[in-house]
Amino acid sequence: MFAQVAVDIAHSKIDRLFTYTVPDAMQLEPGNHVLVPFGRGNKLAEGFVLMLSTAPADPDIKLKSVFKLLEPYPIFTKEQLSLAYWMRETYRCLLVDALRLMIPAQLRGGRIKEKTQYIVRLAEDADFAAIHASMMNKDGSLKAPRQAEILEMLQKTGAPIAYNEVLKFLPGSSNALNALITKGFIIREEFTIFRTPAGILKQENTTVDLTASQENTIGTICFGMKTERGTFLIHGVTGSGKTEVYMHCINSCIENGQHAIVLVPEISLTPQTMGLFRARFGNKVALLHSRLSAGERFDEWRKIRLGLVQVAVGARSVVFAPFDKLGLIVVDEEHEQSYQSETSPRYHAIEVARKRCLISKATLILGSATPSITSYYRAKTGRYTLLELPERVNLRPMPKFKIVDMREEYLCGNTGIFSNMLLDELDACLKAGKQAILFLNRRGYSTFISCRSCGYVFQCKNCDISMTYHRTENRVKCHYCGLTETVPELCPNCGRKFIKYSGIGTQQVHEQMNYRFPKAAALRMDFDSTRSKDAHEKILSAFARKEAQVLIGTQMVAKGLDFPDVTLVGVIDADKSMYLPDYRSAERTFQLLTQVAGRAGRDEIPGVVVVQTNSPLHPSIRFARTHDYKGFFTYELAQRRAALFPPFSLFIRVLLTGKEESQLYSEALHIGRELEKAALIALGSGNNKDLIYLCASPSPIKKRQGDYRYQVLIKLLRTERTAQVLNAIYDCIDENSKERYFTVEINPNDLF
DNA sequence: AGCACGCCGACT
DNA sequence: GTCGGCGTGCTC
Repeated sequence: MFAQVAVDIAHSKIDRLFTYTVPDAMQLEPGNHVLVPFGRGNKLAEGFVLMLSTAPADPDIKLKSVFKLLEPYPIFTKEQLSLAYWMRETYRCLLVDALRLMIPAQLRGGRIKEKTQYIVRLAEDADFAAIHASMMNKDGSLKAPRQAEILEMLQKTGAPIAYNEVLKFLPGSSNALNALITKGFIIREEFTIFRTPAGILKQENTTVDLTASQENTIGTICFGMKTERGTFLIHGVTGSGKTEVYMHCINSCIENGQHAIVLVPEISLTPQTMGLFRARFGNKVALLHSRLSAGERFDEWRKIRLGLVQVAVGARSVVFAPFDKLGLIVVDEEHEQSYQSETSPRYHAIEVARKRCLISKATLILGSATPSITSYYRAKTGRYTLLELPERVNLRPMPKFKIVDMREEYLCGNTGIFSNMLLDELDACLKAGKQAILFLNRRGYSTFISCRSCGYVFQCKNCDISMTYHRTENRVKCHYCGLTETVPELCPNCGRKFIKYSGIGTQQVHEQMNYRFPKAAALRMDFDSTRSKDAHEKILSAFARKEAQVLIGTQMVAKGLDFPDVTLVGVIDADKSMYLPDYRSAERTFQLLTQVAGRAGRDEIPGVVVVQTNSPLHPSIRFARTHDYKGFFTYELAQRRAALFPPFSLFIRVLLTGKEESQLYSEALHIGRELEKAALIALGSGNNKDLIYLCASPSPIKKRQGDYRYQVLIKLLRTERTAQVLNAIYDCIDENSKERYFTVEINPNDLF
């Protein structure tokens, strides 16, 4: 018997299968984790058995033998192996890079694998008469009282007890216990235990009445799960009860004897969400969130692999959960950019989910209040089945938008960061005893500081961006590399004492809030205030207990939160995300406004959203104010079509980094021309209009962490030739990457 | 990625 | 004559 093994060393020259002979005594199957001799010194390396054969691929090569089987069960399912091959092709990554995504880190490198505990139990053949006799003195008194106590405890319990537990209840009894074990009256056994992650809020498992659209949606999907098993896109407004729909579909999937995966953005993997799933599915669910220890993560993975749970909930990487009877994948908030990996392999979880569902004949559900333009376009063109939840549960109205033109506000003499409209609404909200959320896209105090005299702006010396002032520490920070510096008294350029703070950050909003409304308590939630371990959870639960009336924050407060007493949402500066150098900035702004607005009015009192902007007529604001997703979609799709942006094209970015700026630029120009040439050849004559080469240029933040960054941008129209052109582009990169390392990104999340 | 083999310079 | 520099090439 011969095994084809992928050796677990990440290097392009080893990115192939090696054949080993299988010792007669060893039983292997695809997916097994093994130790093999590798290299001249016969050093042992870990590897993964991908195939077994009865004949070697090449009879001329002398083969070594598999040294050891590491895990008694295959650590990969057959479907996962197919998926890994597909990922290698699709993302041009190493096979082991794809495989590594599917197993917990604990499993590799020969580290401890499972936590074991000793248990003690009475021997089956325990002869109580003999036991008692052995403990008696000749005069009938008890010789070994501790032993008797232990026996009594085990008899009463009638079940095995952890060794440690016995010692805890009967301190100092270890000698007695060991004596009983030696005599054979008590058996000590090793027992693997699962570390149960703690810290999940208890939630009531409430059953709710479904709306008619929820019923319809569930019905359609459940029918689909038994028939064509396609992809469903649920477009449900904020507060329409999408989670309830998912849960019903998951239930139906489990009842069918199949397994389900639920993807949520990391940011909404809050104790609130986890509690909800725990309450509904109990010990049928594995919850994989970033706060798990390596050991807990491994245990959760093993519960899935061994079929001890039927549902897995987690962020992006849970799409690889090793279920072998996959029936359903749910992607909540499917528009979220966190589903795309920022590191190699740069996979997109939705794309992987679609592939997994095809392999396993499973159903895919995508859900969002603001579907991505691409997903909605696919639904409109028939690749997905579109399902709508157009109204909120209990017929709650959608929040009312009030748009404030900050230019007018300024002309009227209000130079503060709060408009009069927002102040009035805040006042009314607080007087009514309700809560408010203030959203701002920038942490810190002010976005930059400059010299009033000579115009000098404090910039990070490693990065090409201005430093943000943080008043609490009285320091400036770079939000890209983390560098902090003290603010000098005098301008380092002209030596005068004129420092000006401009731009608003969350700290400043907090300060202004305290000044304007001294009686109201405000909490700040951003990257800086959620650094410590449970800070995130503490802030949210304090707000939930109404210890504060106002929650000020960045992205973190914009999504997924459900506080019934929040009736007001204030967007301090809606323009921040509007003019970024990114083809998706309008889409992002619309999504942000809609999502943050959705935090208001989730209970009986209708919500109000105050949006402060300098561009009140911007389409993102216009369509968000009227809750007109379809209007926005139609507008934005036309823009994309006119400019040939996704979904009509692939937007390809090749990034080069280095210390020498001029050399980098000429290298960027060179690779740009090479790529254009290679792509045009692959396209074939007469198709050159399908490719738009946007020239080599510095990245919008041209220096980061001390490295200069240049980029080559290419738009490639989606045609039947797209895949082969993309391959030609990758080949060209490979040929040119002897000296220089290139990062290739397809439809990157941002260009910074 | 490692690790051995290999073919040139400064030492006993 | 040998020890050791790290360039080159292979790993079932």
